[in-house]
Amino acid sequence: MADETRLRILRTAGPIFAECGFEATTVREICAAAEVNLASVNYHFGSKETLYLETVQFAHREKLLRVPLPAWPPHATAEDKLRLFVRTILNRCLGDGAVGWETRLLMREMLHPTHACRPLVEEFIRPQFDQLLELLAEVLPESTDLVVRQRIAFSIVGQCLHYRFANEFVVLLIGAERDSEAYSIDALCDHITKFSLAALAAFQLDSPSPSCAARVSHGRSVRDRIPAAPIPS
Amino acid sequence: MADETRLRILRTAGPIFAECGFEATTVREICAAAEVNLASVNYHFGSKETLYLETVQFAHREKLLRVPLPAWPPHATAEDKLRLFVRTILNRCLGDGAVGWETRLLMREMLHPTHACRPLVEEFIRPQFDQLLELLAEVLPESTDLVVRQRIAFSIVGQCLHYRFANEFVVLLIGAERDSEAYSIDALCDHITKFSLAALAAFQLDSPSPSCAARVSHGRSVRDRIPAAPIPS
Amino acid sequence: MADETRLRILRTAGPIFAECGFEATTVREICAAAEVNLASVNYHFGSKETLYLETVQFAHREKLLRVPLPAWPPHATAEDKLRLFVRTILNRCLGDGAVGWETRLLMREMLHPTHACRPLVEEFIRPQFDQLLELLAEVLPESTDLVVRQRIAFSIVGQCLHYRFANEFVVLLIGAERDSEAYSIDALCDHITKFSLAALAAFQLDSPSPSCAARVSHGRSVRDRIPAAPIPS
Amino acid sequence: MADETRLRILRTAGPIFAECGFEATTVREICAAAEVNLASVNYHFGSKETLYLETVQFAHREKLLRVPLPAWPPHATAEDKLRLFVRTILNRCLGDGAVGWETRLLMREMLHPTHACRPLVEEFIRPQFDQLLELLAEVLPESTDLVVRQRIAFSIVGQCLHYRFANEFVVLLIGAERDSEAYSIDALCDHITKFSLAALAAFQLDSPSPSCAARVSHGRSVRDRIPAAPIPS
DNA sequence: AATGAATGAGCCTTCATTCAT
DNA sequence: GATGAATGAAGGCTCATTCAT
Repeated sequence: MADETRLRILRTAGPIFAECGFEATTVREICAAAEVNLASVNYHFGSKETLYLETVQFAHREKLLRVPLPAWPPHATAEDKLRLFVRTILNRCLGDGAVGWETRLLMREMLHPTHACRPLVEEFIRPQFDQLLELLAEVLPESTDLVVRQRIAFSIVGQCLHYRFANEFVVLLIGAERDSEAYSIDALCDHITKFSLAALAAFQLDSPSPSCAARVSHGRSVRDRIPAAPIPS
Repeated sequence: MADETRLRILRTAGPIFAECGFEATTVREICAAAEVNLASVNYHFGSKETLYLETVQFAHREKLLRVPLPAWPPHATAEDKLRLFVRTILNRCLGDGAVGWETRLLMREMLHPTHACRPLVEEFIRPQFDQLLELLAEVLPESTDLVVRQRIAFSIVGQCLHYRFANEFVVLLIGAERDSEAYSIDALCDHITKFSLAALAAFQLDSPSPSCAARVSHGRSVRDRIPAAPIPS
Repeated sequence: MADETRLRILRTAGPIFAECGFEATTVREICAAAEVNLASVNYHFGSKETLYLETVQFAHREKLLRVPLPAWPPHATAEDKLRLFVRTILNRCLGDGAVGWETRLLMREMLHPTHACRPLVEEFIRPQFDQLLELLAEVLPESTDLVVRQRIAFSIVGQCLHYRFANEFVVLLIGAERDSEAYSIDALCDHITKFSLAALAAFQLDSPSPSCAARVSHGRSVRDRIPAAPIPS
Repeated sequence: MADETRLRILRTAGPIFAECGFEATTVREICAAAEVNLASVNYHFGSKETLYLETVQFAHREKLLRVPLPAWPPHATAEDKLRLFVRTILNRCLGDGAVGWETRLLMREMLHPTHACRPLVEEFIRPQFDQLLELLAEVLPESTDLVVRQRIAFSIVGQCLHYRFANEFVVLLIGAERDSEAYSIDALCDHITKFSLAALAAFQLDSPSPSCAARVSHGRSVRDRIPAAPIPS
C-alpha cells in the first residue's frame, strides 16, 4: 500500500504536466486529482522537480509496455518497413486523442530540456533512431557516410514530427480542414513515405554503383534492393 | 521619451519570455532587467499577459526588419530558389547563435498556443508559406492538387524546423559533433535541398504529362522547367 | 475654466463616495467618471482625503440649496408641524431613489466620523435639531428640562432614521413587502407622528400643571396647546 | 490545536473589521495582531471575504453566549418586560465600553450589506424582533394589524439604536455632557420605556373596544392588561 | 508511514501620488 | 494650468515546502 499512493501520483501527474507544463502545474492540482494528501508529493518524491523527472520516465516506460514496438511482418520490403516506421511515429504523435500526452511531455522536454532529457533519449528515442538508421543502411550504398544516413533519418522523422510540433500552425495555415481526409494519419503516412522514398533516390545515385536504371523509377528500385529484415517502429 | 520605457520593456521581455516561458517568467525579472519600475508593465501593457502578446508580435516584426526576406537573384533556377528558401529558414531557426530567441518564442507558441498565435501565423508565417507554395507550383504539374502542394511544403519546412524543435535530441543522438561541419547550416541546407528536390520527382511523375524521361534524373528536370522569377524566401 | 474641472470632480465624487465608501473608492474611478485627468484630484484637492472632506460638505450645501427648508404654513397646529417635520426627515432619508446618496454619505460619517463630521453637524444638522427642540418647547410644559426635550427629540428622529440605517434589516425582517403601501413614506409619517404625539402626553403629565383632562385624549390636547409658529424641516 | 489558529484569527479579526471596515482592513494587519502567519487566513478561510463573513457570524454567536437573552422575572408586568427589553438592547449597543465592537460590525452590515447580512438577521435579529412583537401582541387589542405592530416595534427599536447609529452626532449636538447621568443607559432606558408606553396608548384607542377610560391614564392601563409571562428580550 | 496544519517567499496587480513637461 | 508618464508601497493571494503528530 506504500507504493499505491506513489503510483497514483505518478499516473495522475503525467497528463497534467503534459497539458500545463512544469511551471504552470501545481502540486495541489496533482494531489487533488490523485486524491492524495498535499504533502504526499514531497514525502514520496522529495520535491516537485523530482516528481517531474520520475513522471516523464515513468510515462514513457509505461507507454513502451502498452504499445510495444511492432515486429516487421515477414518478407516486408524496404518500402513496407519505411511505411510502417512512418506510420508508427505518426501514430505516436497524433494518435487517438488521449494517448497523445506522452508526446506532449516529450515535446516540452525538447523545448526546455531537463535532467530527464538524456535518459529519455537513450532509453526511448535512440532505439527507434538506430532502427531507422539500420533500415536506411539497407537501402543506401554501403559507402554512404553515417552522417548522411543520420541527416536522411532526421529528414524523415522531421516530416512526421512537424505535424505534432507545428500542429497549431498547420491548422491555422490550412484552415479548418485539418481533420479532413487529406491530413489523416493514413494520408500523411502515404505522403511522407512517397516523398522520402523518392528522395532516397538522390542518395543512391551518389554512390559509384553501376546500374542506374534499377534505382530510380517509381521508388521501385528501393524496394527491390531491400532484403526482409525486422525493424522495430 | 514617452515610448522609451515601453520599448525597453518590450525589448527586454523577448529573450526572457523565450528562455523561461510565460509562466516561469516574472514581471519583476523583466522590470529589473529593463531597469524600469515594477509597475511600468501594468501601466504600459495592463497585464503580464498583454505584455506577452505584444512582445511576441514585436519580436517578429523586429526580426523581419532585421532579416528581411531576400529577393531572388536574377535568373535563379528553381533549385537556386529552393536552396535559398531552405537557407533562409535554417538561418532564422539556427542562425547567429544567441539571436535565436525569437524562434524559441515561436516554438513555445506552437506548443502552447495563446492568442498571440493567430496573428503570428497570419503576419509572419503565412507569407513565407505562400511563397513556398508558389515556388512549388512552378515545379509541379499544373494539375497538382493544392493539398498535395501543402503537404510537400510541410515536408520541406518540417525537415528544417526539426533541427530547432528537436535540437536537444539531435545533439544527444549524434553526440558532441553537433557543431561540426556536417551539421552546419551550409551542410544542412545542401542536404535538405538535395533531399527535397529528389522527392519532388515522385510528384512530377503523378501527372499524366507525356515525357517522363526529361524530368526525373538527377533532379535536373526540375531545374529545367522553372522559369527565372524572383521569389522571396 | 479653472473651476470647471474642480466642480465636475466634486459633483462626480459625491455619489461614488456615498456608494462605495472612502476606502473602496479609487481616485481613478472618480477621474474616469468625471472625465478628467487622473492627476486632477491631487492637483485641485491635494489628496484623496481632502477631496472627500470637501465633497461631503459640498454635497450637503448643494442639497440645502436644492431642497430648502420649507416654511410652516400659516395657522399650522403643533400636530401639523410635527407631521411636516417627520415627513421632511423621511423624505431626506428615503426619498426618491437618486436623491438618497447625500444621506448615505451622512450615514458613513456617523459610522466612521472624519474631520468632515463637525462642520456637517453644525451647518446642517443642528439647525434642524434646534427647530425640533423649539417645537417641543411649545408643546411641553415650560418647566421641562432641556435634557428631556433633547431625549424626546432623539426619540422622534430615531424612529425616522431607523428606516434608513436599518433599512436592510427592516427589509429582511418584514419580507418583500417593504415597498408596499404599509411602509410608504406617507404611512410611516402617519405612524411616527401618531406614535410620538401620543408619547408626548406622558411628558405633559409630569409637570405640576392643573387640567389633566385637556391633554391626553386622542392627542388632541397637544394640538390645542400649540400656537402657530414656523419650524423648519 | 487544530482550530486554535483559526480561533485566534476569528477573535482578532472582529474588532479590526469593526473598527476599519472590510476594505480598510488588511489581512496583514489581522495576521500580525493575531500573531499568525500571513498565509493562515487563506489557508483557513480561503479568502479575506470569507473570513469577514465568518467573523461577523462568529462575533454575534459569541456575544449571544456571553450576553444571553434574560428570562422574564416571574410576575413581570408588561411595563417591566418592555423596560427589560429596552435595557437589553441598549446594553448590547452601548454597554461595556470597549466591547461594543460587535455592534459596529452590525452597523457596517446595515450600511453596506454583504452576504453576511441575511444569516445575521435570521439568527440573531429576528428572534429578538419576534419577542418584541409578541410582547406588543399582549398589550394591543387582538384586532391590531401585524403591520401596525411591526411599525411600533421599529419605533421602539429605532429609539434605542439611534444612540448607536447617530452616536457621533448626538455627542456633537449635546456637547461634552454625553457621558453624564442624563444619557446613561439607565436614564435612556427610563426615557424610552416611558415614551413608548405612552405612545402605545394611541394604538389601544384605535380598536373598537368599549371602555376607553380604563386604558389611557398614566400608562397604567397597559400594565393592567398584561398577564405575567416570560418573554426573552 | 502518512497527514493536517502551518510557513515564508514570492506572485501579479492596484493604489495614491509625484514629476517633467 | 494641466497632463501623460512614472513611481514605490502595499494589497490579496498562491506556491512549494516543512513540521508536529
